[in-house]
Amino acid sequence: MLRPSAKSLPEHARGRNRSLVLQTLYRSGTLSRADLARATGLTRVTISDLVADLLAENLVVEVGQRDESRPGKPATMLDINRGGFQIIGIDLSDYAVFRGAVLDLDGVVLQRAEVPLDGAVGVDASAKVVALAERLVGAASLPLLGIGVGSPGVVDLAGTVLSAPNLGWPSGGSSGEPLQATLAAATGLPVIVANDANAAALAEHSFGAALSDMMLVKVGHGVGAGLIIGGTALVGSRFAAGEIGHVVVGTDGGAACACGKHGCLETWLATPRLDAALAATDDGPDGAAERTAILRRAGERLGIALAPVVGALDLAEVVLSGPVELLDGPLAEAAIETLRMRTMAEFHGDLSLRMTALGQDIVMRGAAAMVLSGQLGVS
Amino acid sequence: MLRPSAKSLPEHARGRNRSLVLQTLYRSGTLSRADLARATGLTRVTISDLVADLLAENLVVEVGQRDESRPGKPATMLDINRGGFQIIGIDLSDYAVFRGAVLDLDGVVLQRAEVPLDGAVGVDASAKVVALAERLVGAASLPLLGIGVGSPGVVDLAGTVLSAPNLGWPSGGSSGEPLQATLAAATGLPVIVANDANAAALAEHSFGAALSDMMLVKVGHGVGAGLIIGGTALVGSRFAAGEIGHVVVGTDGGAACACGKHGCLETWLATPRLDAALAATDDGPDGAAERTAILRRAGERLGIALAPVVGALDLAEVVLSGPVELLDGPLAEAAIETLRMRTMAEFHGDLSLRMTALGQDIVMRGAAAMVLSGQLGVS
DNA sequence: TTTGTTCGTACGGTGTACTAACAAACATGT
DNA sequence: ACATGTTTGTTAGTACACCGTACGAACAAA
Repeated sequence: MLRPSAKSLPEHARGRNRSLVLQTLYRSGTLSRADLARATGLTRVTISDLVADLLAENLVVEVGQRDESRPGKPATMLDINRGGFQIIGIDLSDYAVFRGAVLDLDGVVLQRAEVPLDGAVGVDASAKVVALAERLVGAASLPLLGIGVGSPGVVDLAGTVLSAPNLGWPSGGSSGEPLQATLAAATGLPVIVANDANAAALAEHSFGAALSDMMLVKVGHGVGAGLIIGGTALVGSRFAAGEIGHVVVGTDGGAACACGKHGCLETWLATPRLDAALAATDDGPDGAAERTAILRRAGERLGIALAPVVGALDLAEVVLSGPVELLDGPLAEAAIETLRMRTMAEFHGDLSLRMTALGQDIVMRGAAAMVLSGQLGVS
Repeated sequence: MLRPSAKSLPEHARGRNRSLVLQTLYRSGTLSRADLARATGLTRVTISDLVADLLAENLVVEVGQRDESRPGKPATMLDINRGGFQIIGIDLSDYAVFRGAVLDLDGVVLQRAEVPLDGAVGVDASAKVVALAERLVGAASLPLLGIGVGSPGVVDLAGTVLSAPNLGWPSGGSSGEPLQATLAAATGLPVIVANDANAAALAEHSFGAALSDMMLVKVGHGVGAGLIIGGTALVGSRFAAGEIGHVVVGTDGGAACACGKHGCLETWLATPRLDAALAATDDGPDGAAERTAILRRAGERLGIALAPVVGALDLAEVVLSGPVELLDGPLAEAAIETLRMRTMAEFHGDLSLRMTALGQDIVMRGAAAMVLSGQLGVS
């Protein structure tokens, strides 16, 4: 049963058209009003009206006349005010440090900052996040559009972390760590908090070359995933979509996991386990072959775990994020081979699996993309 | 990258509010205009205006004054014109017969019809569908809202069957069997064609007790699934969402499948395989234990295949559809046990798996729900 | 210079939903 | 019996969003 959905007012339509203009400008770079009218299907009159609003809010600027020489009155070109705002993105997914950055509207990192975690949990961890955010707010050289945070664990739509064991959240027996509310109160800025893997998936979708049905698998101390379905992030019935780290893989046992089960995806794929297994090999050519075998086995397990998901969701693309030296090679090759072998070639023949091109900054940039989407409607 | 999304006009808002009124009325039964205003958040004035349109179209009727005695002017009650229209639902998922029915707006089957398939494929199969539809159109006693069809295979959003090997579609080297266009041309009615398992999932969501994040697994000659995410059906990047029948399950081999692989979900779960395995047991108590073991093994495989999907999508509910005597018992029990053992209890503890209560008519009723949703916006 | 094109804006009209106000019809308290 | 208060559905007027038309400005090409 659906809950009674919301009524729809004309002003909502206005808001969507406003976002449509911003989004078109964001993607295409500079356009004239007439260009926008052609691109959106709205009339020049309506575009002029919307653009007037956006100019007044300083979100859009006029950038002179069109260079190219054409018949008719020369067009005055518009663009998103790219030099007018900045965004703060924060990545809490590393087990040792909180990373953050000031980014521009195109998701380019302008200035970095980080705070060592030093084993802080609960309220201490929250305090470190707030301190990092405030430092970054001070470091910004332009008005800020907002703060985006990618946190490990389960995060609800209000930006409350419901469960992040490694960070000791929620702390003190509360039902959730209200990170979004805390940061908003501390900085007075719009704040969006979401799961780290979901943020990464959004980054890949916004700044990478990702299609609109995609899964991003983030491998680190744990293993998580973010899903983009039809261009929007999947949240799940309990905000736990993408939590595949503790799904058991295969029917042949496996190592014991911290969660109490055996053969979880994390026991095959998490970086500490992989590093330990690789370190136990020797230096000679035999060792090299063994290391390749270890990585291939991990990739196979990933393929085994993903096959039902790829089949059920009819995904076109799987993207990996994490240590390149571990993932990008035998592991990724074995994963895509396994995936192809275990799904229906007829449907998923053009399935692709690749590393992200966004590197270490993917969560921060995804956090920035969330702000962009939340404040401007650009996605 | 998103393609440029569509502009949003005030009349679209109007359409949504119109659907909102219909939907509220559809779910709650009879309501007054003032009740509708309270339920939707729109004003009485706007509701009156919308209702006037719907009365003129005969989609809504006034059904006298409120029985209950209250202060104030007595309310004139409204309802969807349940006695004013009928729907045709057609189920092509059985390997031997095409089934169809005339249904009322509540999805109740009023009159049935079926056509033996007799091995027809390609254009012959299409002709049988058209004949069945025309017979049902003649059998309807009220104006028809439209025709819904649940077909096996991959069906695109235009109702063209891209691939249904058992029915020989697409026929004659064409790229797809345009079933929706063919039926619309033959009957002059609105037609919606979709995948059978997706239709079943929609039925469970509309007429059953399903939550808004759900997976329906349909077991028959093949195995397919339909997914409801956030209240809407998932289609997939190639319209092949839910095609899990040929995903390999487990890491210990398995029987050979018609698709060329080994250990596909269908080899464990499809009814012909199960029936054959069960028939090979003897009649005594040893045979009964063996039959239970066979069913449990099948259930375990289902659980193994679904665990990554349930984990990745954070599903709250899995529903089974198919032969009750096979599914509802050891198989379902083993499936939910396996599912719980292989996913994170913390997140998915309240995961449930159950048989559908809609029985054999589930696809036809889902097809009717598609028409209801397409024509009235009721979902 | 003339012609045709393109751009951006001004004006008026239509559609949507809102607030305010009101008459009708009822229950209830005195 | 009668006044009072409540609820319903409608009318009238307003605000907003978008559209079509029309127009002046600015340019290229002939």
